[in-house]
Amino acid sequence: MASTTKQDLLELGLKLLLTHGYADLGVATLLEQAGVPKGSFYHHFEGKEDFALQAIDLYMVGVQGALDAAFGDDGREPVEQIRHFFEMVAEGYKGDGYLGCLLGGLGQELSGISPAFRKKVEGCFNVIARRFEKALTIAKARGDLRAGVEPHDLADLLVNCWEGAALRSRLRRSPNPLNQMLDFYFAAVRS
Amino acid sequence: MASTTKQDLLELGLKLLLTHGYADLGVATLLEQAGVPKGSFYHHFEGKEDFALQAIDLYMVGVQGALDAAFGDDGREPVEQIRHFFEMVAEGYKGDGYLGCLLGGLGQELSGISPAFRKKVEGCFNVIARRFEKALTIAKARGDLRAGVEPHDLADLLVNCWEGAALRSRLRRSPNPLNQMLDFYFAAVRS
DNA sequence: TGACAATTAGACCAATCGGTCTAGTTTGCT
DNA sequence: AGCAAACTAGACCGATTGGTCTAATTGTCA
Repeated sequence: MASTTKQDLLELGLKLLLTHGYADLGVATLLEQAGVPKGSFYHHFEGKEDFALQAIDLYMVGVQGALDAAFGDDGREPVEQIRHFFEMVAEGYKGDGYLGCLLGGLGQELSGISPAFRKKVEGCFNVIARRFEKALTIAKARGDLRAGVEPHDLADLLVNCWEGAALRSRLRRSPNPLNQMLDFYFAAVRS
Repeated sequence: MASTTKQDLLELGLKLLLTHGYADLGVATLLEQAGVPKGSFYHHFEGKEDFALQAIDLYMVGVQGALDAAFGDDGREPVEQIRHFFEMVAEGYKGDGYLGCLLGGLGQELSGISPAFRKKVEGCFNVIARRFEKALTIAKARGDLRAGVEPHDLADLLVNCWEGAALRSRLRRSPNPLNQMLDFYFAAVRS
């Protein structure tokens, strides 16, 4: 049985990174709250950066789960699948107290300093956007979309605007920016 | 004549905060690059937080300038005034090497930690959004806008989506997310 | 010029940072 | 059982952090 210590640290790290961000979260604080000694931390992780990058990986496991759940549901039209995905994500935000998205948070804080984080976060956004693109391409073929829209750009746009709405949601501790963004987007996109 | 030292520090701080963010920018680093001794810093500012908050104020002076320039130009229709504003802002981003928006950066990093920053940044976004709202209200009265859109929500939406595009622009070091967002927004809004 | 305030100058400080190191403990395999 | 690897435990470390303090300098107005 693999040690649960590492997983515990990552799961706690997910929460702490969301509120504190990277720089403000001290390794000592993390370990104190986890009840784990320092030796364990540096046994499981190369260092703080490695830890945060693996926390992002864990965050993406959750995102992938939501993506699979949303796009595996054949009872919905493609556009509705996308909307459903965001509703699940928004539900998660609610559980955190509307602190926004970890990818957006770490991306903003660290993309000016660390190429590793910059590439990591950009890669994650790209994974998500490409999944949207797939659904949007199907939707377009079905005639669900307004003429002249490019699924590729439209998918990136969706991710970007969502992140902006998530930031505002974090500032206001409110879901309104999220819902308003989705309403606007889908009204503009649908045929 | 008021000391130029304080202004110098704030202007340099603007640049450094944009790339480094708050936590990663040491006071010592700032002072070293500015060629200013520590005594001066703590004479002009209460501390690091006060300094960063004043840097945001200086940032907003620039934003207000762009707002005034855009909306003072009577040769353009209201919707075009808004677009023009963002083109000026995007030009500024270009000069920085596409590092995004300072408000978005500090908002993300600090809104989970410091209520002072959270309120400050939210206040700045609100100032900008309300200016947009004014223009959108005029545009609506002129019949430039699609039916059923609310200038108030539409203005906030614009700010939020722009910030999301700015983050992606920072990750990619590219203006594309910014332009794509504007194209989409104005196509969806105009009648 | 004299005097007082504004500013500069930088040595200094306690606290905290991420990270290392060695010693002990537990685990799993043979 | 016996042994090696995985893991825990926490004292310890140099570097850096934001911030303080006193002294010297500069500017300003009477």
